[in-house]
Amino acid sequence: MRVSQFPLSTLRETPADAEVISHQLMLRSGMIRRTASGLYTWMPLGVRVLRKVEAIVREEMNRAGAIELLMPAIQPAELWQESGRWVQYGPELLRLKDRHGRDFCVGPTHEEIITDLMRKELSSYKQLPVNYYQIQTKFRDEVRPRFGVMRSREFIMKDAYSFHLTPESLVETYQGMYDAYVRIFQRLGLNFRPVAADNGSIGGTGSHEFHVLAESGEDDIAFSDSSDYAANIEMAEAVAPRANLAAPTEIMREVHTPNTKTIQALVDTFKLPVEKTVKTLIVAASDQVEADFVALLVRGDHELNEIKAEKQPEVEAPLRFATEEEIRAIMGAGPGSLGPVNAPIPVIIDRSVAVMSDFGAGANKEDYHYFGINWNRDLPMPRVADLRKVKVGDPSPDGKGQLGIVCGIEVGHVFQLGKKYSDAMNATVLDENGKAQTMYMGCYGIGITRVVAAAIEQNNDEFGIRWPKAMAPFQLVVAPVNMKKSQAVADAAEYLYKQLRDAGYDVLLDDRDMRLGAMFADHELIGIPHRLVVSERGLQAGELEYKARSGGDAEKVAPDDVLEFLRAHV
RNA sequence: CGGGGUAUAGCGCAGUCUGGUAGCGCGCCUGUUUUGGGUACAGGAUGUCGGGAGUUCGAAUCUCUCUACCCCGACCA
Repeated sequence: MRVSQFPLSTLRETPADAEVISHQLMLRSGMIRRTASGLYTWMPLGVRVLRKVEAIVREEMNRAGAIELLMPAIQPAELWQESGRWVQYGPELLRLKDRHGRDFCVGPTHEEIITDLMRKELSSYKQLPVNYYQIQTKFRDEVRPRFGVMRSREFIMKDAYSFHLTPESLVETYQGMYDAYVRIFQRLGLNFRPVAADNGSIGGTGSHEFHVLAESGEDDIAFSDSSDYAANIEMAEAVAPRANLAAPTEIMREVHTPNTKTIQALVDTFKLPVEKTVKTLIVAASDQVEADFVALLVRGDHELNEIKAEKQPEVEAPLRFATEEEIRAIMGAGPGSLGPVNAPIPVIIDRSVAVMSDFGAGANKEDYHYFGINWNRDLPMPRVADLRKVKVGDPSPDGKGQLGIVCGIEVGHVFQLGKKYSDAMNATVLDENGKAQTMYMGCYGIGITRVVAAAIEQNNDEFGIRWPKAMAPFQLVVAPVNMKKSQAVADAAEYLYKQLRDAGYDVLLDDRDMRLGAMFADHELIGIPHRLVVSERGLQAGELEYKARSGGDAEKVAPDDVLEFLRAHV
């Protein structure tokens, strides 16, 4: 491709309303233009990247045995009413009427359509399992679209749906999709993690999110520094400390602690190590217990994980913290003076608290703490549970290495749906006994457009985008110096361009009459991984100049050796 | 949906308080110049000042209203 025939609409200045780096760079490099809130036009440069991602996804889906089809973007309300989601989905579902007044929606996902299709197409277990996918534009009417195509309303998604007679078959396909996803993101050249995810209300046996790791990610991921373990921070288990409960060495005593309402104050004023302090949090109780409230204890330097707290049978879901008035009424003291000793309500303690000895906590008496508290001596050991958020440096739950925490951008999701939709929509096949069996389903999504943004989020520098090679809109660029003035340079550049194209490279010839610096700035902004400079000076010395976008010094290459050189570098 | 903000040339912004000829930088066009990191000089084009209504001799500027967009929050299989 010649730049003179390709719209390279780069921007020198950063548009004011772009917040995150990928959004800024996509606008500046001319990959996308905003059409309306959450709606973007993909410019030719951006489309080239999209197509490269799609091609890899398609290849790997095909390799994994999935079959491509294409379903309508506009879907009839009847199917959504049948699954129950017409009511359930809320305003994110864009609804519309046709000229006859019939209800439709713009598909945010395609479970209904595929389930309807499959119940008509499939009649026998012998036809199973099947796995169909499509790459298609979807629409979710986000409350607040932001970050460019990272959280847009219209987006391109690869979605796949599998159907099975048995859960075992579902698990097998699920694993196949999981493996395919790993290959896809590896081939794309992204730093990613499969992350154990919550199944939410659907239940079922398994769900993994695939996250691209980047500083601007919206989700916090806990990962092991020496194994594959990764989980959403809400899900990550804080493993029980290995240490046993140490024997008491102090007696329990009541201490007057005025103006000591925070852990920090306790540590500063009374020189108590923070590991010897506990936080006492009062939350509303469920009907499982007689009391109205429950006290949750975590170590002073730990934070409560609200999801874990909510899962305790004694705790009301959704989690609700007691107000200060409620706390005073029930505990007889305000926040900052609370503790487990003589607590009038049930107490649940975190695993780390269970191994603490000689520790300090509020006395449930205003401005007093107990120091030197010991379980089993001063009070019975309460119920122990995993209550806290994991933190950096915690041991990994799989026993290998330590946890780090990074931000992730969710770009893929594999999900064992089970029978949620097939039940609701009566999608059955006959088994070998001639009995109708509801099929098990799985669904597997990849946000194609989001992958593009996530890749930039992860791969950029002060000059612009640094595409992984599989995603770059062009593999290499030929930059002639003064092509319009020097016939020798023009000839050499044209020859090189032809030579590279014939060799199968996706190459861009920058035939604009521009200063070299400006050209370079463009090439770096749009992130072309490899650059070859043709100059009068170089030609006289019998050399071209090669430089990689990823860094390193420029190298001289003889024109005759260029193909061989590129085979080794590109 | 709640709170805050913005809207002036393709992009980034000033001008609005205190009403009086529509501005700057970058980009764009023409020419000369320069040619290994956004060259310099000269000339030029481009605006319903987001829309509507009002006040006024006169509105980008004051008032009312509508719209769009951005940020924070809530929401999010």
